[in-house]
Amino acid sequence: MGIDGLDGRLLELLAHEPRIGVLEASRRLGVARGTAQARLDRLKSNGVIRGFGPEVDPAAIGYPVTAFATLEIKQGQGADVRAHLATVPEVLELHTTTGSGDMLCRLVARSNADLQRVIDLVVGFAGIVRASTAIVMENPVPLRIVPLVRQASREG
Amino acid sequence: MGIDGLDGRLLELLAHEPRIGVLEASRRLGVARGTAQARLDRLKSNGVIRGFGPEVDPAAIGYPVTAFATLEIKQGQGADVRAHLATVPEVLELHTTTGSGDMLCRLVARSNADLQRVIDLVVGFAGIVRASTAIVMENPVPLRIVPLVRQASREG
DNA sequence: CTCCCACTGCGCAGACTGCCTAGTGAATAG
DNA sequence: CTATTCACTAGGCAGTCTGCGCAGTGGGAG
Repeated sequence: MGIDGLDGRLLELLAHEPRIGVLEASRRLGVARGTAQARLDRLKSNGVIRGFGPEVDPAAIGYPVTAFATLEIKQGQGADVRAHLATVPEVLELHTTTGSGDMLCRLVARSNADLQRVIDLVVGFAGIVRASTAIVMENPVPLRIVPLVRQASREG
Repeated sequence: MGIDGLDGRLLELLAHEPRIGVLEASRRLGVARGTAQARLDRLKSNGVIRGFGPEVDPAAIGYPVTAFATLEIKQGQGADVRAHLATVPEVLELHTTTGSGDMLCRLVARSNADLQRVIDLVVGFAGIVRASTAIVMENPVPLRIVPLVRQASREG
């Protein structure tokens, strides 16, 4: 169920040069085209590769402010709150976590002032007891997977 | 600097069917191929589209546990801590946030037990004063961008 | 020893990409 | 009012890649 060295190198290659084709990838990896194709197909059907969606930078479309909000939810209101948050476009991501029935969500906004509007939108809902927000200043490590892939392929 | 309706529809299309080609996209959008190509090129050089990296599911490569850790940093140790965390493969993402010199990072681990090892790795570093961790149980809203794109293209 | 599987190396038809040209309509500047 | 600019349409061309299939090879498992 893990990934081997070849899978790892293929993933790294795709992460670094996403628009590369199967043929070019096979050349870089030093294997036959069929092999690269088979590996790629397997990674996709395995669920290792979820997809190749475009990575859109929220800042570039007018939402330069990112924040994380920790929400405390009233007992039994979880489903309602999830449904509510799913309707807010500025909520990019939502997790339920351990702890006192908490949720953690990632928000974006057009400005610090606009963030207030977004937060009001988010917490202006019956099931939410309390919210604490942390505004992101810097992002020293952007979302990455290559180091993990490398480790996984070494160990697996 | 924003995106218009056509950009928005193109982004949605790409998000939904990432491996679609320019030609097919132009057909679906009802525009000429050159137009679709020009829009796509512009979105890329604008920085709106950062890339088309494969989305790898950590769970599928043996890291099914996700957690968020809030770190409190000793004054002046920020740079060292960032450098330290950047070397840990299980740290998928790191943000510095407002508040008491805090950082927020996303971690993955092979199991709940393994998470202890990862946390020790992360916090076993001089500059970190305190860490509080929340284990993710569910992910009702996975990272998404389409709703925001739709809103941005309506307003822009 | 035999079977099975992954990999290699090859070829084919179809489709797509990058690049170019010419013409149109709308908005803008003079 | 006219000239210019810009985005878009529509088409063409050469080169390349993809999806697919086929035969052959080598190593591991039963």
